[in-house]
Parts: sequence; structure tokens; C-alpha cells
Amino acid sequence: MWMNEHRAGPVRSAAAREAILDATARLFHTVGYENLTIEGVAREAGVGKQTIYRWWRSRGALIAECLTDGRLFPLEFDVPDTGDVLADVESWLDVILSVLEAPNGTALMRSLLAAAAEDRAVGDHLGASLGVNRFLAERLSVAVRDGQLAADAPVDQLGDAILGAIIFSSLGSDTAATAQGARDLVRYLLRPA
Amino acid sequence: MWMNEHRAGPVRSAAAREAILDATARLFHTVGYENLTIEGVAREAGVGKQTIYRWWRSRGALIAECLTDGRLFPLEFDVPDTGDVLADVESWLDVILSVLEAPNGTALMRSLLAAAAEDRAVGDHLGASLGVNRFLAERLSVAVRDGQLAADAPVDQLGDAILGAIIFSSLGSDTAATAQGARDLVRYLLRPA
Amino acid sequence: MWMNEHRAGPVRSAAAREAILDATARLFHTVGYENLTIEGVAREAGVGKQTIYRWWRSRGALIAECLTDGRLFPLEFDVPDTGDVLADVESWLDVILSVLEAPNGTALMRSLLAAAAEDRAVGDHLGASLGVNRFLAERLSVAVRDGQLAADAPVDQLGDAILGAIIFSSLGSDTAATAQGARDLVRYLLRPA
Amino acid sequence: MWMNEHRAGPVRSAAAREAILDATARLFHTVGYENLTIEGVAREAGVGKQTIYRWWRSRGALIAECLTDGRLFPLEFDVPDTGDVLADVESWLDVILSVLEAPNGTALMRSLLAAAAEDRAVGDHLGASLGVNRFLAERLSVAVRDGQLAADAPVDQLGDAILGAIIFSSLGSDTAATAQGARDLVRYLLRPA
DNA sequence: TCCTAATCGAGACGGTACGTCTTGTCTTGTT
DNA sequence: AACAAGACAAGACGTACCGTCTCGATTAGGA
Repeated sequence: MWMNEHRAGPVRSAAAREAILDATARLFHTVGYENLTIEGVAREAGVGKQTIYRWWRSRGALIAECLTDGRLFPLEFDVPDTGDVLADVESWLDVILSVLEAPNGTALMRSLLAAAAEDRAVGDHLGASLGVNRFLAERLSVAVRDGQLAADAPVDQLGDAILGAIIFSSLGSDTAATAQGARDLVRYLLRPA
Repeated sequence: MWMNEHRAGPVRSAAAREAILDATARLFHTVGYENLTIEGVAREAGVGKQTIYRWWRSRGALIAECLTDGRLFPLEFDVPDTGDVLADVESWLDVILSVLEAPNGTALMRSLLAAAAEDRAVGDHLGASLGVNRFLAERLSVAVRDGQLAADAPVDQLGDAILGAIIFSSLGSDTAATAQGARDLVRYLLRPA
Repeated sequence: MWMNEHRAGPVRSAAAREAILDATARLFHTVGYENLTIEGVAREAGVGKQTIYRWWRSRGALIAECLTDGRLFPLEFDVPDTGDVLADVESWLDVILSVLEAPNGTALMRSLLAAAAEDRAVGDHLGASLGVNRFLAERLSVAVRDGQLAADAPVDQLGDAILGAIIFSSLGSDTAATAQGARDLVRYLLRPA
Repeated sequence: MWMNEHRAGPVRSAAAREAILDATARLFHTVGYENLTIEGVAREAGVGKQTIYRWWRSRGALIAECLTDGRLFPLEFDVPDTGDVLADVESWLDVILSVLEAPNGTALMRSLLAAAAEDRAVGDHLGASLGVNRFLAERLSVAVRDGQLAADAPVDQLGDAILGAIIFSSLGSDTAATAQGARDLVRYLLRPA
């Protein structure tokens, strides 16, 4: 990675930060989490190793920041509220599954999971990044208010369950089965009462 | 790990196999998956590195065999069928949560997940080991037959969802929230129609 | 090292110069030449690295200036001329050997030599600082004039030889042998004809 | 450096040892002691760093072994005894000076001295390698027995003095002056009584 | 009974990456 | 313009493991 303008100094270099996060995201997709090394990032970013260690305490912190910056998912998980829970959640699901069904999508998911399992900071931000908290649980709450879902439905847990099923399933089975299973699950959980 | 009788010869040494798997399981609990090294296992088991590489192709294969042998979970996940799905699944859930709520239980879960994410072989066996396939899906099928669950309930996916919710939740939140959330989820999903 | 009054400005700061040379000399004695770093000096002197690089081109230049300023040898190598060459040179020798026989004296000598070997500027000033040129050769010249030494005696070379013997010997042997050997050598070289 | 036959195993690889010492000697002449790094040696020798650290505790130990193996001085310092001390020592001196007067000879001498000053092991072997102990002192002893030198002449110290004068002089002056000075010194010290 | 062949513990090998340290240059804001 | 502070690219440090290999000892089963 080339840095055209070398701006060194006692204040943090924005160019270096950008190059590092960029290289991290690129390598995360290319070689996966377990083969992503700090030295590799430094090499790819055209940056000294110490510049990475100065601002991030670990490989996980690097991934976590890429996650929050949306550098690993160039997608928009927010989906409009049409009044129909099932349809809305299925829309959201389509977006999630499009990531999974993309080339190397399964590998990407496994890498994300490996990162989340090894580093608490990554785990903390993973759910948020995938839009569970931001969208899914909120949409289900509305559905409860609208009477489309039982009043005692544990909306947070249902969100975890849907995404958890996808993740767990993608650890073992093939992608197709995972995707179909997720659709069946959502259809069952959000069927009209 | 000490091997009192060193028996070299043209057939596989059962003592070495035992010592290696034993050391692997011990180190998995002690230092976690990410700090578990082949050299460390060899040292702990009092075994040459080559003896490990001869019989297992990777760190993941070692973990996978420990999983299947029940060396990482000294528990019994099978629970008797009392005729009440909710009660039975809650019994299974208690067993699962007792692992999670044990000292270092969360760390153990994260390590397992890291191993599963990095190695397909581990991922393939993880569900089975936790009793999803063996018990949960089967019990839910019986519930469908008994009319306790809707006829179109996707039992495999419900199993994935329950375990997935636990796993996903344990990546970020604290243990207590995970456990309570899992109980709420199960109670909601299996509530009498 | 603390600088109570920080005076920055368009002229060279005498306080900074002093603090830097002081810190260099202190560290030279403390950690030796090979562990003396520019960063260490800056830290110890409470000075920015650039202030060092602005005025000295290298680590060696720093040492050389300490040498010329007499900051590494707080000693007086000049010895009065009593008319007896042997006695006078033995007096000078006592001063030199008192440095060598002091605690860490050998280490100091090795550090000096390391500095001189790595940096020409240091080497150039080492002889002068130890008083070979300033005193020894001159005193021997007088002895030639007085007839105490052969007319064709190469006085510069004899000075080099005496100091060289000490230095060379202190590289390998123990201090005691070096000191006694030096005394024997001087007694032999300057014995009455 | 290529190693044609890769002979790994639980016994020390002679090929690796050879390649390492060879690379060390080559780099010592090429880049000098202060720019000689372990990584550089490993790279040049086509060897893992650990293989160096396994067998030598430091950069100095590497140099010391090269010294004793005669890899830094491909010369023969022994000179026949013709019965004439002066002539014999001048022959020895010619050999020494030919090293010094060779291209980069001064740099080589400075590097040797830097190595000796920083590492005791190197210093211990330096004198022996240059033939002071092996040849010079012994030849002077014979001269004492033959009556060519005073009976009380401290032969060891005279040896140190001659070599020390060369070394010390080569730290500051130019090569020509050093060489001529050494010849004058020897002629003076060993002049017929 | 000997011989062949596979296994064992041990550990050296060429490598890669770790996280730390220092180099010499550059920049910022202060005096 | 000089200063203290310190970020920057570069690269060496010494350590830990990787997966492959060699070694000499050990032990089974076929000749």
C-alpha cells in the first residue's frame, strides 16, 4: 500500500491510520484471520510495525476497529419498516445471506467468528456490526407493539437466536443448507399468530 | 505427562496416544486454544513432536478427537424423555449452562468456538458433541409428533437457534445475561400452543 | 537529568549542551559504550533527540567531546619534571594505572577502546587525552636531550608502545598482571644506559 | 551461501556450522564488526537465526571462533629462527604489516579491536591469533638465552608493547606512519647491545 | 534366530512472526 | 531559530513455534 504524502510528527498520522486499517481489511478478506499477521499488515500498509503497536494493543483491536468502521462489511444492514415484520426481517436476512453466499462468504464468516472468539473486543462489536442490536431487536419490538408478535416475546433473544443459528450452522454445514435453514427458521418464528 | 514404560516398536503406542490426548485436553482448559501449541503438547505429554504429526494432521484434528472422545466435556448431555418437551429441554439447557457457568466456563466456550472457527473438522463435531443433533433435534421431533409443537416446526433449525443464541451471546455479554436469556428463549419457543 | 530552567530560542542552549555531555559521561561509566544510546542520553538529559543530532553527527562525536572536555577522566595526567625520566614516567604510569585499577576500571578502558575502534574521531583524541602526546613523548624528548635516553630513541613510538602495551594487555589478562607488566616494561625501557 | 546437502537432525550440522562461520568471516571483512548482525549472518549463510543462537551465545563468540579457526587471518605468522632476533622479528612484523597495509587493512584492524573491546572472549584470543604469544615472546626468550637481549628483558611485555603500539597507533594515525613507526620501534628495541 | 520395518523420544534444521528497541528524520507547538 | 516531545519508516534484537528431517534405541512379525 502506498502512502503518497508522508506526514510524520508528534501527532497521529491520519495517512498511516488509513493505510493500516485498509491493509488489515484487505488481508482479512484475502488470507483470513488466522493468517493475518501484524508484520503482514505493516508490509502491506508500507508502515513500521511500531506504528501499529503504538495505536492498537493487539491484532483483535485492529479487527475490532475495522468492524466499527464498516471496513469488513461494505453493506447497509438497515432495512425500511414496511409494517410487515416477516417481510422486513426477511429483507434483513437477504442482506446477511448475500454476504454468506458471496464467494468466500463462508470463509469470511469463519474468520470473523475466529476473531470474535479470540478477542473480547471483537466479540463485543460483532453483533452490533451485523445489525442485530441496531435493527433486528428494534424491529421485533415494534412487532410486539403492533401485536404481530406475542407480548412476552424476548426480542433480544430472538435476534440472538436467528443470527446465532446462522453462525452456528455455518461452522459445520454447507452454505446452501445454512441459508435455507435460516429462511425456514425466520418464517416459523415470525409466522402470524 | 509421564510415561513410565517407553515402548517403541512397529505398532502404534497406545500409551503415547493416551498421553497426547490427555495433555491436549489439559492444556486446552489451562491455556486455551490460541495458546495451545503442538510443541507444548509434546512437552506436556513427554512425547516426540513427530509422534503427534504422525497421527494427527493438525492442531484442529487433535482437538476434534478430544471432542469426540468427550475429553473436553466430561458431561452427559442425554436427558430422559418425560413427555414434557419444555421440561426436558430445560434439563438439557441446565447441563449446557452448568458448563458455561463453571469457573472459566466462558473462556472454555470461547476457546471451543475459536477452534471450531479455525478448523472445519472441529466445527463439524462441535454440534454433535454438545448434543444438538443427538438429543435436541430428536426430542423436538417427538414433540412435533405429540402435538406439543407445530407440525411445520423446523426442528433442526430450532436446535441450531437455541445453541447458536447461547454461543453468540457468550461472545459479548456477561455469562449471567446469556444464561437467563437462554432460559427465556427456550420458554418462549416451547410454550404450549 | 533535570533542567530547571528550560531556555529555548534561536541561540544554542548552554544548559542543553551541558546536560547532554553530562548525561553522556554518566551513562558511559554506568552502562558502557556499547549500551549507550542516543535515546538514552536524551532521556537522561531531559532533552529532545533532535537537539543532540543538531549538534553532534554521531555517538562517537559525543564521546570525543566528552573526552576533550575531560569528562571521562576527571584526572590530571601532567606530572612535574624532576630531572629523573624513570621516576617521572612511573609517576605518570601510576596515574594511568589508578584509573585501570579503580572499580570498573577495566570496563571503562574496554569501553573507551570500543569507542575509539568504532569512531575515528574518538581514536584521534584518545591518545591526547591519556597524555601520551601531551606529556609522555615530550618528557622522553627531554630525556634524550639530557642523555638519559639514546639519541636515536623513537620517542613517539615508545609512548605508543607503553600505552599500547597497557591497552592490549587489558583486553585479555587480568588487571593485576597488566599493571605489573606495565611497570616492568617502563623500568626496562628507561633503565640507565 | 548455499548448502547443497541439507543434513538436519539431532546432531549438530557440520554444513550449517561451516556456512555460518564462513558468512561471518565474509561479512566481517565486508561490512565491519559494527555492522555485522546476527540476522545478516543468518541471511548470508542461508540458515535460521535460531541455529546461530543455539550454538553461539553472542556475536562476539562467533567472531572469537572465526579468529581461532583462522578465518579472519588467512596468514601464517610463524617465522623461522635464523639466529638473528632483529631480522626474525622484522619478518614477523612484515607479515603483520602486510595485513594492515592491505586494502581495508586499517578498517579490518579497527573492526578486530572493536570486537575485542566489546567481547572478552574475542580479546582473549586476539593476542594468540596475532602470534604474540605463540611466536614473538618465545623468539625473544631465545634472544635472551643467546645474549642478544638483556637478561632481565620482560619478553612478554615487549611483545605486548610492539603489537600494542601498532594497534594503538592505527586507531589515530594513518597507516604509513603506523608501519614506519613500528619498524623504527622494533629496530630500536632490538638493537645490538 | 535373525532381519526388516515401523515406532518411539529427542531435538536440530530453515523459516516466519512475535513484541521491543533504537536509528535518524520529520513535525508540532512553545519560548 | 532553537527547543522538548514524540510520531514515523526501517530494521535488528532474542524467543517461540512451525512442520520436516535425522538419529539411535526399541520391538514386532516374517523368514
